[in-house]
Amino acid sequence: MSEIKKGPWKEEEDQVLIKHVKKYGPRDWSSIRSKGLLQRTGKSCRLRWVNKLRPNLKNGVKFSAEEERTVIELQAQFGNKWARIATYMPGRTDNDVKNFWSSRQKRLAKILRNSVPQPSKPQKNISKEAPALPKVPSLEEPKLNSSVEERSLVVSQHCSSSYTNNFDTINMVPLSELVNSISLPFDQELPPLEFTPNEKRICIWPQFPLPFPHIPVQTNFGQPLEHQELPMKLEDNDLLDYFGQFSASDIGGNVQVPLAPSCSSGQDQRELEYPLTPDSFIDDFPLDMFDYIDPLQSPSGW
DNA sequence: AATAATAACAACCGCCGAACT
DNA sequence: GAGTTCGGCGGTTGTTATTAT
Repeated sequence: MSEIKKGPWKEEEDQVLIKHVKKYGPRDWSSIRSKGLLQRTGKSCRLRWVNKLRPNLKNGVKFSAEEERTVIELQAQFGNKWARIATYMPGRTDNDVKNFWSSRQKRLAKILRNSVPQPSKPQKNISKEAPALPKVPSLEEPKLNSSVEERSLVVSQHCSSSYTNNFDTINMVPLSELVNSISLPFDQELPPLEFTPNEKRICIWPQFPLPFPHIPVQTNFGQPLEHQELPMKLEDNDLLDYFGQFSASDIGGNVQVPLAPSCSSGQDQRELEYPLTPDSFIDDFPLDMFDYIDPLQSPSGW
């Protein structure tokens, strides 16, 4: 048997594959190799067809704002069931959705990482010098060509007007307790998706007993975004990264993390511009929001 | 302009379940 | 019923393109 070919597909190979599918339909992938048409495995052929050659694919087309929101909502509802999510998104493959989500998660992880101090590597110029002035938000209008930014306008305004009220004190919760309260209601059934993305909807925002570490934030609009309860999954790498900032002894000990009070208390239903899911809430902040985060105190200063 | 960092994309790998022998 | 093959899925890695420094 000839050696199996791997790596990028050539145009000629694509043509052979397309020809085969035209003749026999998208099946019998293994026969392509057994017939000597291609030196690719059946799996590889199938993948190539499904992800690149299939008709009506949106190859090279960036995810639109609506697609992005659909992914966010569906991921919250189904989890990492990319194939299932892709069935709701014409022209997109599970691989597309998966890659899109992965890039997005990396981006968010980076944002979060940059927003908390690294105890092992003390930040330069923090302690001795005068505190750095917060970055002056640009006076330019926020660019609205990006979906995230576009949506963040609504969310930020909503947050700054609604959520900064009545939160004058900051709860202090032992980190160990926080870690122990791992049972997040992430299995909680989310409202069924409705594909009427442009209309305003009421969403039931599930309660999240786990508050997010307090991160003072300033938005482009000059309004502090404080005391946000940023829901997150404990199994989420972002959060693990966050806790990775502390040693195990810290977690078992009395280290305290400044936390926002739970804004879910006493109010379960919120009327929002569009449904916020556990992930989508933080996801919907503007990408540059974290540029204005004041660094947290180092653990020793708590 | 050169380099580094990051994002986006393409493809492979391993696992699993269904179908087949 | 056991073993094998195939196809589907999700995770991961490698490559290329783009952006930032």
